[in-house]
Amino acid sequence: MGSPVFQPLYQQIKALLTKSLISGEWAPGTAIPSEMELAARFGVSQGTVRKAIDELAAENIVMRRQGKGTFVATHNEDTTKFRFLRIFAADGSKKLLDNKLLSCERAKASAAIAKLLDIKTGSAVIEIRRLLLFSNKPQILDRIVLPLASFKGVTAERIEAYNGSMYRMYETLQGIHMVRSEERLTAVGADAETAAALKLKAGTPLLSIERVSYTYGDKPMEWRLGLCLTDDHHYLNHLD
Amino acid sequence: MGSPVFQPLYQQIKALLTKSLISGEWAPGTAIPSEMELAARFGVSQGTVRKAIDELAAENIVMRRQGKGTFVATHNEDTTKFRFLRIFAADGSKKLLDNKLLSCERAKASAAIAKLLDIKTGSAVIEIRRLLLFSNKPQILDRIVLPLASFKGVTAERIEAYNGSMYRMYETLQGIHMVRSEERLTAVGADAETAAALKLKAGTPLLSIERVSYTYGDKPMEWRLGLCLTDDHHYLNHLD
DNA sequence: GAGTGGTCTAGACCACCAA
DNA sequence: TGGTGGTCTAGACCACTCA
Repeated sequence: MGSPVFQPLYQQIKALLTKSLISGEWAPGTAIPSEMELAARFGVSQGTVRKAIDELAAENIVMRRQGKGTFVATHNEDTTKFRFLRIFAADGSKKLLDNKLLSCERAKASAAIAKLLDIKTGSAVIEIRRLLLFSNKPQILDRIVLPLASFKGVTAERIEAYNGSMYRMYETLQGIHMVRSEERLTAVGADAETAAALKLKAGTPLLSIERVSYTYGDKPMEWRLGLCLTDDHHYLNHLD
Repeated sequence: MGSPVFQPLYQQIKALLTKSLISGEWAPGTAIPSEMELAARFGVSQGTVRKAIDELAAENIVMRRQGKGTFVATHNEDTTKFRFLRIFAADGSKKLLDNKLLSCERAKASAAIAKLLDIKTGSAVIEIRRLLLFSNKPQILDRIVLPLASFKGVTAERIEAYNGSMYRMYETLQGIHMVRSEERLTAVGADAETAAALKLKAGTPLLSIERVSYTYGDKPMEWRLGLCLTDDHHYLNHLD
């Protein structure tokens, strides 16, 4: 009766490690203590720590490098720079050629976006609009909304400086690392404004990609809407 | 120099297990031998077998059930029936209401599809067209192409009998289990034929979902094209 | 209670990296 | 050469299922 819900030791270790990540004890890109050290700190065997880290590695929260150590995942690397990008050219390649900032302004959160970001309706937010170009042709119109409270350092100049690598910028400037995202895809017709920005006729079918990104502890931190022309590109997804 | 490429024991065990799955030694839905038995068979420790099975379980090729055993994954279960379905209603639910078969005919593979299915252009294939309805309204127009050589038993009557659960049918009738899929999404405008089938105006934006599904050993076995109305539904994807 | 997967440990040894 | 993660083993014990 009322069994106190069994929780494996390694899950508790995993929770402790996650807590340290949330607290910022180990910054993205830096090494966490060795398995032996952690085992000693928590008073468990190395194998138990290992299993906890295994799960964090499987979730891409942490990255193991044999012979070197275990590192907090970061978007500040060529290999992980486009981790969340699922848009590929018809030939399968994955290169963004250019990126043009349209605006970066303060605004108030709409009810819908506030709910998704877990903030109050009308809260101050930063709203960014940009154009992504692939072969010198505009392909994606992006609208990005960030809670101002957590992203005070975001300015047009800095976005330009980071050349549109938003997640790198969040990490470096705000110390906020995005762990995972949820995307909702639909097909829509381009409205007049979008059509003008992308230089196409109103009503042209576009892939609409709505994304919410989460940092440690499943805290939503960014909302995005991408309107994407799919003449030469597609969204690739692996199911298993 | 010329190191012979180190391969862990558990990877070799995993390969042996996969071979048994390909050969059909263990059918989908049935239990594979216990970890102890496998350890004895392969002459390794139980922990090594365990690690091999861990990877197969992570890939959804096999399913562990504590206290019962390890089972070959199947689409013949309520929990796994819609494993590859990423279409959700606006409220987040996931129920297909109905499914209407339009046609099921023999045809010859086009060059593009033949390449994806790894068969010769012009090979005999089965081509299925169907309509998926959600709230009594047609939402998805599906076109499915199967290599005839492997799917001789597929007929319109049987598709009806399985009520459109194609992967269940492939498993039961053909003994073919789909392990993973790749999907390519774009936005398109409805052509005249599609518009008629879905009862909407030509040019209406639709989500185009092209899917190739693979069985054991990464062998492509099914090609699909779904044209999906996204007024009340969306494609949900988790990135991490 | 017997059998299965799940956890945890302790220790040995291997592969990889940096200095 | 020493430290890190990676593999492998052997054995103990726990949680779950079913007869």
